[in-house]
Amino acid sequence: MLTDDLSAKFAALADPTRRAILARLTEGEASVNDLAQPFDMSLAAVSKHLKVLENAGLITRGKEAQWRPARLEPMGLKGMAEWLEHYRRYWDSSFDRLDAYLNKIQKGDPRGPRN
Amino acid sequence: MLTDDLSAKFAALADPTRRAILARLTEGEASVNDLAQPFDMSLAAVSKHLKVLENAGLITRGKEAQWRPARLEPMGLKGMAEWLEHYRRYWDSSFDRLDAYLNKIQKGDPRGPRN
DNA sequence: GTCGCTGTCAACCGGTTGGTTGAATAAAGT
DNA sequence: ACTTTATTCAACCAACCGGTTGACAGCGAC
Repeated sequence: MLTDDLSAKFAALADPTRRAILARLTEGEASVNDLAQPFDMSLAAVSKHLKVLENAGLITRGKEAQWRPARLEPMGLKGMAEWLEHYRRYWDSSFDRLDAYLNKIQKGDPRGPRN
Repeated sequence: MLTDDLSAKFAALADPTRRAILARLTEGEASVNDLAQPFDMSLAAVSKHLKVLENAGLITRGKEAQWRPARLEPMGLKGMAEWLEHYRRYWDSSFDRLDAYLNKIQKGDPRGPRN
């Protein structure tokens, strides 16, 4: 198992099926059958995908009768967003300007991203 | 091979070694030997990691004499950042306020993230 | 209770990944 | 020319991943 939280999240998103499931869940919680409907794959396969997303902390699952609805975990993506933010200067020109300003008025922050 | 660009990027980042390499490259370009130095693994293994990062479009590689320095590809992470941005409302309370405002003054954008 | 629906579990399979080692390539130094 | 330095290639290996199938468990309805 990937014990590293960030690795688990990135790995979970490195699959189009799982990203599609997340996208679907932005519309609200859904059962395994609902989520499986667009895909040409077995229910068991979708169930496995949901387990990966759950272990990565990206979704949570409930229990209603025989249904196990999945829903987005609101904070699930925050850690990745924060990791990415450290690199914003490398693609976002508006960040460059802010960065230059901050470096001008105070000592620059030499801290690199933690892994 | 993962032909899907976003999948390749997420998969490339789902490894602490590769994230550490990226972090190191924010300090400037580096040779394979430089990059391998912190790790208890062979040069060939690091070379493979660099190939994964290169195929994902996260780094580029040069050629100076017998060195093949790696450097960050500035736009490499942009696509992921844009993908993540669609989910910002789910963790960022300040986005909630903006979102509420936008929904108030105009029809909400029902477009989900593309995978 | 038993039927039907929903979902998970376990075993299996082929392909990929992350590492190793040893040989090969390429350029620079002597 | 030979040696050293930097890096890659090829073959191999164990572990993991994404899928399958078949059995089974939970719950509601009849």
